[in-house]
Amino acid sequence: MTGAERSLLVAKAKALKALGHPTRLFMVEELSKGECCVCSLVERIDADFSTISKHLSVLKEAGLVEDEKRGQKVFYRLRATCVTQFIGCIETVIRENAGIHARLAR
Amino acid sequence: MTGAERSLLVAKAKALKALGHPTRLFMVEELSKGECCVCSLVERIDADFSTISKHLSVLKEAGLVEDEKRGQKVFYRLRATCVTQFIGCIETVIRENAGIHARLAR
DNA sequence: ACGATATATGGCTATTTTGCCAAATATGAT
DNA sequence: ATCATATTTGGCAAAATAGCCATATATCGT
Repeated sequence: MTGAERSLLVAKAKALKALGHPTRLFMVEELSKGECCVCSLVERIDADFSTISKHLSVLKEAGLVEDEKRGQKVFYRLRATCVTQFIGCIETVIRENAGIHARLAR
Repeated sequence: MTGAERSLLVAKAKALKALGHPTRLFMVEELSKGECCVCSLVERIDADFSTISKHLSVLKEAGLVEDEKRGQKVFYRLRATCVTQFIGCIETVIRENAGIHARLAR
């Protein structure tokens, strides 16, 4: 594997890892409906606002979202709409596993 | 969010998290070319075989791969071919980030 | 039965991740 | 200027993860 291939692999893994947390995945799903400010996510998620802010920075570092400050608020939006599609793919996989769903949710 | 929605979210995050490691992502990419035995992956990956075995069990627990023992060997294969597609999606996202690629690979 | 091969698992340590609190920063309102 | 609101960042402790070694287990060949 070349250095460039390795870098790409690591970057892809980083993006997938960023999606691999229930709270961050939820955020991405919410953002897929349209941009929103941090404060709006704080209302929808039961966690400290500092925790939410850190989760957003993980998504940003992974290249999945971008932010824009407008006034006091910072708005986040998905950089990659295809992310929504592959979350759907994962969902299909999970649902196909219906029989062992309980185990997977553990 | 209902309990079922929450379970689905957690299961999806678990699958994405499983993909969020360079070695496991590489394994999945290799498996997308066709099933193969653990011993074959051991040859392609520079890590202890016990480490490789554990990574495979993570993928299996997440519902992404299935295994079948044939003789001494255990063969693994992708349960979800769509996984390949969304890895392509992620790759597109990463490549779009070309300008900040170096930062993402860190 | 015995030794070799293939894989999984237990145990351990080092590293990373999470999530809360407190503090810092920036913007808007009065 | 002062204060409230919105967000980020530093710091810390608990929990989870990664990876190696040693060990256990199963299968094959002799």
